Amino acid sequence: MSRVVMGLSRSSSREFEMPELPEVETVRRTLEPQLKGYKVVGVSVHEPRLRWRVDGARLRRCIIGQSVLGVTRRAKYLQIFFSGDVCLLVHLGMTGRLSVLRSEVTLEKHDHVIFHLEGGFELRFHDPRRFGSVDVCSISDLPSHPRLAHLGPEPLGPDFGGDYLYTVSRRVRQPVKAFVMDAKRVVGVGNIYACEALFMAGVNPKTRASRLGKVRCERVADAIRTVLTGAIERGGTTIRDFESTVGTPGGYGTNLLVYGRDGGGCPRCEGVIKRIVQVGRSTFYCPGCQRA
DNA sequence: CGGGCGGCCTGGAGGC
DNA sequence: TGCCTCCAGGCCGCCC
Repeated sequence: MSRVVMGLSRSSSREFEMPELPEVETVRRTLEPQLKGYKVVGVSVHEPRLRWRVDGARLRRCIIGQSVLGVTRRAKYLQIFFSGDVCLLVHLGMTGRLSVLRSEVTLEKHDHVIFHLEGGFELRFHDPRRFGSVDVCSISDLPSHPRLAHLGPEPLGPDFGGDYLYTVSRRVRQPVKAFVMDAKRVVGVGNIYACEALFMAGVNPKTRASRLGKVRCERVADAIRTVLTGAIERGGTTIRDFESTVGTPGGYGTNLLVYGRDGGGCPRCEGVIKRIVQVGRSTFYCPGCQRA
């Protein structure tokens, strides 16, 4: 098995990927065949202070001796299923990375949690900013897990669509940008894809969710699915060297139409992409084709 | 109780 | 060159 690293790419300072839903799905698809069937023989916690404190003793007690059955995803959480009704719940946060590699490979700074596998391999959780999390629970308790219980539908699943968005937005005063990023309504839509989807749908990010009619709800839902599906098909590439293509609409190396392109030309009209701050986060949109 | 916002955290960028 | 400040953002929890 060759060295495989998934998650945050560090191959160059100008190339990076933030783990939004497509990245997490790509990690899942890569990880599953690498891990399936492998038994955990040890767990090392080098830094327990992640988003929530890692309980090393509990991790060891639950997971040692168990074998990986499969890897699934719920929202941006990876669920690694083990024998013995055990599930490892991993969130990559902003900068998290999961690697499967041979145990002789030198540890890196920020390799916080190591799962030693039989056969001389290790699953390593690496996360410089420590916004990620590693938790263990029983598979049967997953639906009621405090991190998962309140989550809305999967954007690519059967419960999400224009009708759903219309129904749940009727009395929501939030701007639509905040609304689609709210995991209670729909999961997996981060800042980047929210900007991209609203641009694609031609909807102004400041519009109150309750003011969207059925048609625009349908357009927003379709755009979210299109943007996420496209990114998964490209292997979870969110941002690749986008800084070098700022102001170069439709430029090489990125599929982002508005994100990070403030001051640049709109790919669709003669307008200029604008950056505003909503709920403390950057929003990029075209005032020309995303009319209020 | 909906929703705005602070805080967590590091590294890279930009200013001086 | 080094130091200092700002910024990035998912998500929880506090608070109005």
